[in-house]
Amino acid sequence: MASDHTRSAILAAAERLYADRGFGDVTLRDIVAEANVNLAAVNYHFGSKDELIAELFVTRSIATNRERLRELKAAEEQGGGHAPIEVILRALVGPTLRGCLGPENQRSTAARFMIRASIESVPPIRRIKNREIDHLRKFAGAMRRALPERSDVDIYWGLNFALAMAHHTIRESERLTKLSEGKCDLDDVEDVVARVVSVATMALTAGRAEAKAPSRVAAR
Amino acid sequence: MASDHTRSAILAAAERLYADRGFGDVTLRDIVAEANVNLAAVNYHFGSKDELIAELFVTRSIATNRERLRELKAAEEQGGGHAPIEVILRALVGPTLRGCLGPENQRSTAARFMIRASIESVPPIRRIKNREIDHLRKFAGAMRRALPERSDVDIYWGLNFALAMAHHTIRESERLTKLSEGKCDLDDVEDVVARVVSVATMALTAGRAEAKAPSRVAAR
DNA sequence: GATAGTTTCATACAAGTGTTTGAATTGCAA
DNA sequence: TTGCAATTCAAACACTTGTATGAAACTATC
Repeated sequence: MASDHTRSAILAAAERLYADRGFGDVTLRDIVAEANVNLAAVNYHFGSKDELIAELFVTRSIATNRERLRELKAAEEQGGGHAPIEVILRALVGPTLRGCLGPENQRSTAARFMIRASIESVPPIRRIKNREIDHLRKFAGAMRRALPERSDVDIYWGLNFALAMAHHTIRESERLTKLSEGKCDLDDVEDVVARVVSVATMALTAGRAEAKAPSRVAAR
Repeated sequence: MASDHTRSAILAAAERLYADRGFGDVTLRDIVAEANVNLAAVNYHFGSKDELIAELFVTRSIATNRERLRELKAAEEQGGGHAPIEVILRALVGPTLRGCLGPENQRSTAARFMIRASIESVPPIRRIKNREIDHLRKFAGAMRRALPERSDVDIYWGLNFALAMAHHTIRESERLTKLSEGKCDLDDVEDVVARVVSVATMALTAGRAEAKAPSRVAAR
């Protein structure tokens, strides 16, 4: 009780290592070495490795969700219950993109950790992850209010595509840089956010009903 | 030489297990049990576990790429060197989506294995994966020919977003189904393909130059 | 049908994993 | 200071992993 020092040192070290190298090849011994504590400390303070991961994930999860909802609520209240779809989408993908891209020294360990968690799906996290659905539903609600004429199906697809573009861009940022020979500047985070939001907005607002099906191609 | 039976039994079993459960928690003993062969057979026939994975990936990789390029080339030749952008995108994301979604019994182990490989990034695969960039460049080339007025940056972003939507939809298909309470039908593969292609096309063809930036929001 | 080469098999090995243990150390209250 | 609980520590444990070994079984050639 006196000193949580060891406890939080472990949390910090674990988050950093997991964010950098993924859950797959980070061992307890790596963590305690990084944190400069004894091997047994993890089990003493957290019970098990899985519980450490779970605590890390839960903490970060509610923090991230709170941040996104704060942006969302602020926007909606400002508009009297209706926020423009672009602003909603920006609240959805902005925080994560900003935390994972941009100049190296500005990237947030938390955001990078959450991306890892969303990719690797290790057992202790998989068990908790269901709550994220409730969280996403709130965004779906806001999007529906912003686009009342749009069908639910389209809303969910738009939400899915927005997250898709954001997460994939983060995960494959290296490849995109290499592929484009540096022409795609992933350090210009606001440009990335604008592109993702723009395309997602188009996906959600384009052509009434099912102008979705483009000419003869989709009919094939 | 006489009987590759063991060899190919291992390959098939490994591919199936990796596709289903990922590289993380499939052990050599799982594989040999599934293949009904002796534990030592893997090292005898492939040298090591990593070489088994690598062979699996290389084989599937060139097969997939060939398939996509076949679709692409066919479309381009038919149009005399110029294929419509929708057709190009369809050749890019169609095979993978078709192989990973749809009725359970129609899904292809190969496609699902490749998705795993693109997600989990295990060492033996990471070493080879660079070739994929060359492959994507061919698609970028075709896209540039289809949209000559478009900047390279936009082309690469469009390519990135197309892959993003396809891969993310596959990876998170379960969550999307649950989130939408079944309203998004992931078994209707051709609808999924049409949606992805449609949005990617909009991303690539929308408003000249930077109509990209929607109203005041992007400027913020 | 004997023999040489290939393939299979049961088993053992070395290394790495998370976890447990019990003694040593620390920090704080009486 | 004394005493007691909380914490740290080195060491060992039980288990799983990929790999190696050497004998057995098989296959095809002469």
